[in-house]
Amino acid sequence: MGSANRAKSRRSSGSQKPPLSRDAVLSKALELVDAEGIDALTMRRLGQRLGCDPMSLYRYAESRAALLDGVAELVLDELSIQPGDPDWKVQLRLLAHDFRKLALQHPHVVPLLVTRPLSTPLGMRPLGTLRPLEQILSLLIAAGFEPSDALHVYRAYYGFLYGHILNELQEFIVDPEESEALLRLGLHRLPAKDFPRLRALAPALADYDGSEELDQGLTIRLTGLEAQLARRTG
Amino acid sequence: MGSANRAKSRRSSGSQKPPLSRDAVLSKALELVDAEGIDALTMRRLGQRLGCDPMSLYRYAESRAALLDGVAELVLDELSIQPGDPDWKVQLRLLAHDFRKLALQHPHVVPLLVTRPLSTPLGMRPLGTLRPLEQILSLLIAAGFEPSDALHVYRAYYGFLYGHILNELQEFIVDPEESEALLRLGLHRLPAKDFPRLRALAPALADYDGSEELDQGLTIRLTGLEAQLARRTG
DNA sequence: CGGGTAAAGTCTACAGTGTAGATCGGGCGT
DNA sequence: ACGCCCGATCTACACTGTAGACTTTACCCG
Repeated sequence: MGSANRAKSRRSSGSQKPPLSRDAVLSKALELVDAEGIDALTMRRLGQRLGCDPMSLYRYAESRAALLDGVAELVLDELSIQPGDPDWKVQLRLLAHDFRKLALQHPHVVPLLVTRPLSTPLGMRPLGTLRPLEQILSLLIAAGFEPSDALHVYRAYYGFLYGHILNELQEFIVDPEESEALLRLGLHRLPAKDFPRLRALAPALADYDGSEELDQGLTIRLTGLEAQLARRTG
Repeated sequence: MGSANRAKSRRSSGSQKPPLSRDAVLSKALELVDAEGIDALTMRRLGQRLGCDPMSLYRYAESRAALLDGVAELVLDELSIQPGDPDWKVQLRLLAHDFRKLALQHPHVVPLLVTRPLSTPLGMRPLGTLRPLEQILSLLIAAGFEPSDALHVYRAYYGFLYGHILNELQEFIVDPEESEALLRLGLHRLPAKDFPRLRALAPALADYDGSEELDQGLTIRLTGLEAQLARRTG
C-alpha cells in the first residue's frame, strides 16, 4: 500500500516495524483514546496508526469491547501499592492521590474504568482490574481488620474515591485562564428564576481544588474507619 | 408499510398512533435501553418500535447522543425533593435511597447518568440534569450552611452516592438464587496464589445489602457534616 | 371553497463501523 | 525438500448515524 513496504529486511532501515505485540496494540490504543476520546478508537483507525490491517488486531483482542477492557487494564496497571509501607492510612491516602492523578492524565479513560465493570460479572473481569481490590484487602487485613470488615472498608474507600473522581472530572475545565468567563457564560444560559443558587455560586465553582477536597474527604473517612478498627481490636 | 396504514382517520380504530411527541420518543427509548442495554438503542430500531421512520426521530432529538442525554434526563426527572420536609439530614437520606432505587430499576442507564456529564461543560447540560444540584443547594442553604460550604457538602454527598451506586451495581447479580454458586464459579477462575483474600471473601461478597451499606455510609457522612454545620453556626 | 405555508414525516444515499471467513506468506522442524 | 502452522491480509456483509431532497399532512387566510 505505502511506498517502501517491501521492507521486511532484518534492519528495516530505521523505518517502522515494532512487530505488533499486545502491549504495542494496547498502548497505541490508549494514545488514541487519550488524544481523541473513546469513539475515535476504531479498529480501522487503530490499524492505520499501527501500520497494519485492522483485522490483525483481532489476534490481540477478541473484539472492540475487549480492546477497551484492555485499555482500562493498562491504565490501572500504572497504579501499584508499595507493600511495605508504614501506616495503612497513609497508604490509602497515597493510593487515592495516585489514582486521582492517573484519572486526570487519562480523563477519557475514566468512563471505561467506571463503566465497563458494570457489564462484567465480578469473577470474569480481567485480572488487572481485580488486583487493586486484592491488594487493598490484604493491606487492610494486615492492618488488623477482620476480613469481612475489610470488605466494607474497601467499599467505603473506593466508593468515595470513584465518586470524587467523577465529581471532579465533571467540573473540569480545559483552559484555566478563561475558565471563569466560560463558566459564567455557560451558566448565564440558566433561567435565573429556576437556578439562583447555582448562578450565585459560579465563582466558587470556578476555583475548585480537587486535590484538597479529596484529601479532606479522605481524612474524614479514614479517621472514621480508624475509630472502627480501634473498637474492634479494643 | 404495514397492512392498514391508511388509518389516519380521527378515531384510528383502536390501532396505534400515539402521535409521536418528544416524551413518547424518549420513553420508548428508555424502554429499549432498560430491556436490552445502551447499544441496542439504535435509530432504526427505535423507529421500528415506534412505527415510524428512523429519520423522524431527529425532529425530537438532534442526534443519537442528544437522545441518550434525553433518556438520562427522563430518568432523573423521576427524582424529586419534597421541599417542605423537616430535617435536611432525613431529606438527603431519603433522596439517596430514592436515587439508589432508581438506579437499580434502570441499571443500564446508570452509565449514562455517570458518564454523559463528563463530556458536557457544566453550564451546557440539559436543565433536568442540573435541577437536583440546585435543589440540594437551596436545601442546604436553607438549613444554615454558607453557600460555598453548601457546595462542598453537595460534592461530598453526591460523590459518595455515585460511588456507592457504582460499587453496588458492580456486584449486582441477576439471579439471587444461584448467585452464590455463580460467584464462586467466577471467582474460582482466579489463581489462588494471587487472589487469596478475594476468594476467601466470596461468601461475604454474595450477601451484600446495598441499602444498609448506603445507610451506614450516609450516617457517617451526615453526622460529620452536621458537626461542621454546628461549628459554623456556633 | 381554493390556495398557500409551514411543519411533520419519509425516502434515498453515503461514508463509516465491527467482524466472519477465506486467503496468503514466510519461518520452523524434521 | 516438504508440510505445517501462525500471523497478517483481503474481501464481503450487515448494520450504523445522519445529510439533503422529497412528499405528505394540517391548518389558516382570503
